[in-house]
Amino acid sequence: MNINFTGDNNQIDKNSVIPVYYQLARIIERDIFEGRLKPGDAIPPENELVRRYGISRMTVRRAIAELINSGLVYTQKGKGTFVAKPQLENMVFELGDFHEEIKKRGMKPGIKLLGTKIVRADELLAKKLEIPLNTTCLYLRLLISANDEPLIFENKYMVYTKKKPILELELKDPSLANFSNLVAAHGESFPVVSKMVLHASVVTEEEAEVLGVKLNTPVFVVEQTLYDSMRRPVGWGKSVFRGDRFKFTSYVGWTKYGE
Amino acid sequence: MNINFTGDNNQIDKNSVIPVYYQLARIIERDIFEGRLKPGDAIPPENELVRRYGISRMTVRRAIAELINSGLVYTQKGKGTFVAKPQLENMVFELGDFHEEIKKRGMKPGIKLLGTKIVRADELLAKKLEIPLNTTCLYLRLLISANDEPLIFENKYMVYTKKKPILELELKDPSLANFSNLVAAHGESFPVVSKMVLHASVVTEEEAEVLGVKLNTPVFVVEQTLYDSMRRPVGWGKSVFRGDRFKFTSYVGWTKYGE
DNA sequence: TAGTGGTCTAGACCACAGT
DNA sequence: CTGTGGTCTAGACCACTAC
Repeated sequence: MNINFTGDNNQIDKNSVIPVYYQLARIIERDIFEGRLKPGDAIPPENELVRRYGISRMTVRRAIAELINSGLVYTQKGKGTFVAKPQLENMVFELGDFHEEIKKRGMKPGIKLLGTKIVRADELLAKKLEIPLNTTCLYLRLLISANDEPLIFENKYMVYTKKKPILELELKDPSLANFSNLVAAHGESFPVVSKMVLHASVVTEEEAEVLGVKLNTPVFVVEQTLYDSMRRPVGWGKSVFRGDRFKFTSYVGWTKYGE
Repeated sequence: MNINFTGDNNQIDKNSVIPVYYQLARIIERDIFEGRLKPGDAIPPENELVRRYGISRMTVRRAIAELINSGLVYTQKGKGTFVAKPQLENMVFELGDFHEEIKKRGMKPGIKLLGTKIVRADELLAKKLEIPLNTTCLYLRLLISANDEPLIFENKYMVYTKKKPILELELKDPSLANFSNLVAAHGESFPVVSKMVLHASVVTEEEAEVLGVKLNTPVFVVEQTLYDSMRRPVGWGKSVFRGDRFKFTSYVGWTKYGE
């Protein structure tokens, strides 16, 4: 085994403000990214790292724990710690808070309340919210825009609780554009789980009109169901995203850990 | 402070095969899920847990580290450790290995090689792969099906390396349906990063024919670019997923940590 | 000042893998 | 058997927070 394995410049400064475990994790990470350690290779045994850097084993283990956590290495009891293969097979798309996303892009976000209505649950809604037919529900329609261009058309339902009606005024609070916050503000239930289903579709006539796009424009349709801690559905909504304005980008791989 | 805070049945068995840190993490987790600790509440200080359960502080810290890792709690130096709010604002969709996914659903996966061609990079491809115009590239077209129903139509490009031509026979290896494995097998470069972009669209005429669907059928289009360790693009592809057969479902929230 | 979490040490015993 | 990672202890000193 090469004693210069981690490179001559990879020393640990125990007096640094940077934690020792962090320094060690970066050293090993660099060995991997720069090819001195390849997928399947064993990294030096913990006791070897203890000797080499004059640090305690718990500190070494904390460094390795960070690397395990980031997916760079894995351990096998009794055998050693090995460099993982890059895992590229899963892509992950994130859909965040659009109010924030739009602002981040330097645009002016807009939330327009197209209307609220008290409705009675039809078959679909009763099924989605697991409530009896004709249960009184609150129905909201929202239009989200950036620089006055309509982007998302949202239809949201929740069981109606007389105590806290939603006033048009309240929608001025942008945090209520978030369905979860809205449900929490309206009812006494507190959503702790969100289920989302993403479909590819084309606009309906109504959606085309609201969004100001042509018929047959492709759209993403996102169905969101919120559940409380008892796993009861407390809200259901359908959001239509203009396909000509949205795309979801995702990076997977080792580099995301390289920062 | 209530000494029965964690419940009377929440004792730690130090002789159990179950690690102490794991038992403690589950106890605290249960306190959160069952409402004894609510978002924003402080969990007992580390030294209190040390005293209460007669275990060392490092073990307590390991338990807390697990909870931090799962997003259930967060720490504030000098103040304490607090229960986090459920984070529902981001949805995450995963798109995995379809060969596996189809098998998991008890269906018969099929990969059909519609053709390979040596092509010269046009403007789009040159841009995507960051190569000069007219560079020789390998072009593959694949049709992925389940129970003989076409589901995904894939077009993939990579810089042509004479050394390792792709034979039709090789495609029999289902792992090569994975673009990353394919590029690794063909070239000498090793993809370590994958960028994917998800679009909502409608089928083109050609896609409609290959997939056996009507014109204007909504589809998901996934653009994938693979990069090697030097951040050079080594492969680019466009996959068309039938919108009437695919939807992406995602759960976000606390329950995913409750297992 | 007292209490909190953050880091680190120098041991210990264990289970598992390979010889 | 030796060497590996997995768990755990009983201290220590530090920086930050709040009073």
